[in-house]
Amino acid sequence: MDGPRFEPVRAVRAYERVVEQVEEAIEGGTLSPGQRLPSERELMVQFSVSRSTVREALRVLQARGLVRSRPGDPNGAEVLPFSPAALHKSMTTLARVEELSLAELVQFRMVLDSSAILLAARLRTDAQLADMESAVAGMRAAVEAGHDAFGEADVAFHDVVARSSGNKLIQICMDVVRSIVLKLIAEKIADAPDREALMRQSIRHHEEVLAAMRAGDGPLAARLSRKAMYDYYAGYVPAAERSSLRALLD
Amino acid sequence: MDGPRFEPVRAVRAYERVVEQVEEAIEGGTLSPGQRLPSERELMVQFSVSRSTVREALRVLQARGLVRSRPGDPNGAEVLPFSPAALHKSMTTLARVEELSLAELVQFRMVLDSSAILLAARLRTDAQLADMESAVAGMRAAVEAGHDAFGEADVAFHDVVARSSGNKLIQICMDVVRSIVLKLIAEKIADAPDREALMRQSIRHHEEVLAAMRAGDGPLAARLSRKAMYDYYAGYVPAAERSSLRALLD
DNA sequence: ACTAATTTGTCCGTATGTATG
DNA sequence: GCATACATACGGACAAATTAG
Repeated sequence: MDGPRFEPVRAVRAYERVVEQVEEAIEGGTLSPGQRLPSERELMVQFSVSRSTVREALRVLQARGLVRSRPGDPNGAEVLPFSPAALHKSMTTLARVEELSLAELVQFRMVLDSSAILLAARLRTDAQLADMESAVAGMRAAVEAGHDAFGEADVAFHDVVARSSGNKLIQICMDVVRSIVLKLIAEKIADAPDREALMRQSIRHHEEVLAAMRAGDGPLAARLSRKAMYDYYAGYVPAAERSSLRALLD
Repeated sequence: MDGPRFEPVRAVRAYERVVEQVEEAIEGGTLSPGQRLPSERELMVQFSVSRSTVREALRVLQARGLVRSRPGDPNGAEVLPFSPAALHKSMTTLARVEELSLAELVQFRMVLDSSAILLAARLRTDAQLADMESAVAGMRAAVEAGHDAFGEADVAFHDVVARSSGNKLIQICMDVVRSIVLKLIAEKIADAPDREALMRQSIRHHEEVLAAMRAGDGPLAARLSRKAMYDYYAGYVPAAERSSLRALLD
């Protein structure tokens, strides 16, 4: 019959065990953001490992965005609040090494944005709706102030929507993917010939979406948002890949 | 008038400069997966830093999933092909430190899965449709083989769909979020009272989705898939949060 | 199958610049 | 300003692991 199913024992490095313990303490809530880790010298005593091992562990924890250590700080490494920086980093590398096309990224934004809008249209509070209204008002005011200000106002609107969706994961992924897309085509947008017309069209689209959300028509608002994003970005996407974006329109 | 706008010079650590250079080489294609980095001693000469610095840099690169080094390997660290491991890691920490609810994760799956299905229904090739058919056939065959085998067949179906969507980003995010959700409720599913009935219902749902895709009706297939996932997971979600899932149903 | 050479993992000691009280 | 403790970075050392011959 079957004997006991032994698992192969991977040789786990000392620094990994240090990482695991600190990680569990942070994710388990024993260590909260703002709190300090013991100093490196103290850690090498507690874990009974060398200084180098402690330092390699801290480097990994820092790369994962969990702690930050500064030279000379007598308080030891600081436990950081969650930031999407690590997620942002891995998605950016994903985009580069897997050669994600702009079309794929925009498509992903269309999916996330329209989903957030659908959810927000149905779950929003009145206060959140008011925030969206003032965000669109901010976009109208920013047309004169130039393209950078307009971009910020636009981002502010989508942030309110994302928060109103009630889903933090959608919110964070939207933020990450949006920044990647904007970085990819920042120059092209700045060089667009008729920027003001584009801004005014974008405002009209946002107003339509907002009206649908105010009316509680989630599917309509979502459909409009996909169309708006398609119109805004299609020009920057190679013609051959535009059909994959149109597959999301109805 | 304005003088030159000097930016504050952040003190960038030595190991970070090493990380940046290697990272650029990998993401720029100078170093391809399977290739080897020089040995640590060679690297300390090329970068003219100490070995500790080289090692800290390698630890960071390893945490980002770009390289792997094994003790005693005379060939130096290996450049790895992209893997979603780093993305998986940061999403898992996100789920834990931000206390993402199961509802949020399932909601995200509903969004991604139905979007992939919508895209696949419109962009699939005939060969991919055949793969989906055989994947569902595999699910039917796996009912007898127990719940683990059924789970694998189910995953296989959704993988084919994700590939057929033509969007690698959606595909990878689906994979990551699915594994997190499954890990969260693996025990609960295994302990479900009428597992076989659930499996048969799941198969019926998949067949309906597949029929809609075969007919080219993307919106219907997407709607059915959201409903199917809601029915499958709603029981594991606290009642108070189910309404946020229903907000995605029409 | 065994040895030799090289590499990584880990440890220790030391020097230097920095932040805090 | 000063003293202390800290992180950063360097260099040397040894054991365990891997590969080549």
